[in-house]
Amino acid sequence: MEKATYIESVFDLARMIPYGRVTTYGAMADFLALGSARMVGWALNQCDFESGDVPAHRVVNRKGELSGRNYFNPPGRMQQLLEVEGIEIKADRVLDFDKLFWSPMELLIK
DNA sequence: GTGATGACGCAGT
DNA sequence: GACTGCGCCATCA
Repeated sequence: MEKATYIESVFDLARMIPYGRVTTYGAMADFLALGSARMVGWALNQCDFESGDVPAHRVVNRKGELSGRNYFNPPGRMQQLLEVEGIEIKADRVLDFDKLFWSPMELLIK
């Protein structure tokens, strides 16, 4: 272990996602300069979101779909967590995704 | 060492 | 506007 790879960077960035907001794999990949959104998805797959350290449920794909909900335990937990934060989910998609979308670049602005 | 896979994204058709 | 194919980089078999 102790790889200290980009995985930690992805986790750290995921923790920075504001409450009630969501971001995309591509945005995180671009901000972390991973080179591909797949890396973000793969990295989050290693996440221990059940510990509450990594709110992976706030990370969705470019369409705002909960593409990774099936990887949660149980499936649907992702949607439930988002609804608790005031984010409405319909057909595994984030409503008002355009307004709820949060870009890591806002960290630089602030 | 090679091939296949993956919580994606984009260009081309 | 929807579908298909390719690229991205790292891990697993």
